[in-house]
Amino acid sequence: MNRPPEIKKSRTDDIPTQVKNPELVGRRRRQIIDAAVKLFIDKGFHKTTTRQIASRVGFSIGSLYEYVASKEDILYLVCDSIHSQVEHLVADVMTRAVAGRNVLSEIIREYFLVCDRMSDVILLIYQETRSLPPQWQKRVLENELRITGLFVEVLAKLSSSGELSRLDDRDIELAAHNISVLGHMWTFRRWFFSRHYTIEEYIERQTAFVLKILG
Amino acid sequence: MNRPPEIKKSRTDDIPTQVKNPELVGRRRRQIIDAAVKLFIDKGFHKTTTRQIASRVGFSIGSLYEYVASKEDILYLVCDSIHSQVEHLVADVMTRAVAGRNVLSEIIREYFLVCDRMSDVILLIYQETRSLPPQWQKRVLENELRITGLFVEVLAKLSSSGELSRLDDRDIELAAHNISVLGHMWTFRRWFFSRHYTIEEYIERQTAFVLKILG
DNA sequence: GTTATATGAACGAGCGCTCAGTCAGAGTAA
DNA sequence: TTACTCTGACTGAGCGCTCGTTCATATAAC
Repeated sequence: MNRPPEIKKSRTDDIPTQVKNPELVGRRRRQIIDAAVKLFIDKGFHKTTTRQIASRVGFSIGSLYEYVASKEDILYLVCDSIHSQVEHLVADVMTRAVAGRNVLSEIIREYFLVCDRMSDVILLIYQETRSLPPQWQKRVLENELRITGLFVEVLAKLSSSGELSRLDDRDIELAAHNISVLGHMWTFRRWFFSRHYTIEEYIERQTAFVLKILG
Repeated sequence: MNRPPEIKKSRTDDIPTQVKNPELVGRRRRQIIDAAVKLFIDKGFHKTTTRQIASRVGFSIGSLYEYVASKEDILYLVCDSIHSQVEHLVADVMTRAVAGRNVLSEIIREYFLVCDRMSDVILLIYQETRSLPPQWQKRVLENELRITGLFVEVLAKLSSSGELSRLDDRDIELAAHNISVLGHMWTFRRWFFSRHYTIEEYIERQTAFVLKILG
């Protein structure tokens, strides 16, 4: 039986709260995250005020601080939520793709589409991770690494089963990073690509490149 | 006769100053840039104060504002200076490499070494470009594009002279972006790569990948 | 009545930027 | 040489304001 991919539980429990009811905490934090994401994308973390977040959620500044201890907490919640979304989407894509023909192309395709849909938030992570306190920065980077790890697993499986040319572990690891980052590249060079390429053309050409390397 | 690569002149003249002596303005701005780069790398743009920049340069806050009109001006000066350094280094590498054997490998190698040496400032640009006013953001992105353009030129030349497999223009353009960004990847995933790879191993393996695509 | 949650005025540290004033040195006249 | 003027780079206290955060109080739930 295949071990299912390990999706980590959110570690948001570490953030202290004044409120006793855990279900309420979860619900309110979800609201806070949703409001904050929009504002952070729009104006960036530093130019967004806690008051703006509170008012967008629809409650007072005081209440906001019942659910988080600092503005940085909110940024962490946001980053964590984004990574957990991406991770779930990618893991999903992979379990579905393992059935089909041309597994790798399909995974790349779906992954790049995820990047396209989520480009705003992926950009956000690139830009604001450094505003986090160090120990949370570390966690965000671990999240990133775990997503790349999903690609490593797939490539390793395909390589050892002979569906791709056999590469050593380090080439596989590096190729996995490359695929991750080429997805991100679509988002952080969007100002260029979106004017000159469709996402479909981008996928097609990049997939051809990757298959030349791994096929 | 080969048209030399166009290196653009810094557009820093657009930034207003109170000071009459242009040579002095140049010199002082150089000092400001040097001080600011260090602080921005250390603490980020928003957490660096204008007073800290002034005191690091060794003059007063008032004098700082004789040479720039705003804190954002300083960020632009910094970004512009970084890009112009990178561009000159890359252009240099290219004119030297065109003589040798294995032109592409050599260019990639030297470019990645430049990225390695300048990783702090490359990271800075990824993180802080968005803090610039829109019209300067645009310029910084143009700078980025011009550097990628240097790779496009080389690849096009090599492709049309038969030293690489013939690719259409769009594949060449995309490959050029990929090379640029794989250099950057070494910097923005430094937290991972520097623990697991030497820059030499990184260069070697990535070059092999690129040659599989283009060779 | 007691506990849990929500409110928003108040706080005060810290910020970018200004501007009235200083002063070294170049220019000029005797 | 001396005495005076003028220029312009430099100074830094302080202005006006914003922001993250707190806490006394109100409201709601049971």
